[in-house]
Amino acid sequence: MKPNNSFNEKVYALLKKVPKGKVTTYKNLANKLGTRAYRAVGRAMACNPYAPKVPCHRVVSSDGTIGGFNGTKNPNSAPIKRKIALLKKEGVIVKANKIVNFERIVVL
DNA sequence: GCTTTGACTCTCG
DNA sequence: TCGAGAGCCAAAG
Repeated sequence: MKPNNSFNEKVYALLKKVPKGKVTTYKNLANKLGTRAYRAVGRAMACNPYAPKVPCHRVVSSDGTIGGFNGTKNPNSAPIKRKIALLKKEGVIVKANKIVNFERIVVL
């Protein structure tokens, strides 16, 4: 369960590389990891043991949409909405769970 | 060790 | 333009 030395670790590392006020996409992360495990990346976020370290809310789908972590039935993902609000403060405009300014999506 | 699921993406209808 | 289905990879059970 949640191996600290695995694929997900690499995802967290890339996520931490994302500058503040910027967001990234699952596809991008997977591509950087040299894999097509887009879903694996998202799943790693669901199990992310690095809550404050890994800004999962900073990761969006390739279309710029938030995805589903905000609409998840998981109670742990509920307060993430608050993180999105903070993200907006940083310069990332999120409207209706979607990134308005795509310029904020940075490619690692 | 095999089967199921998942915060996704792409293509076809 | 919108909707549904198949595909890929990895981790959890």
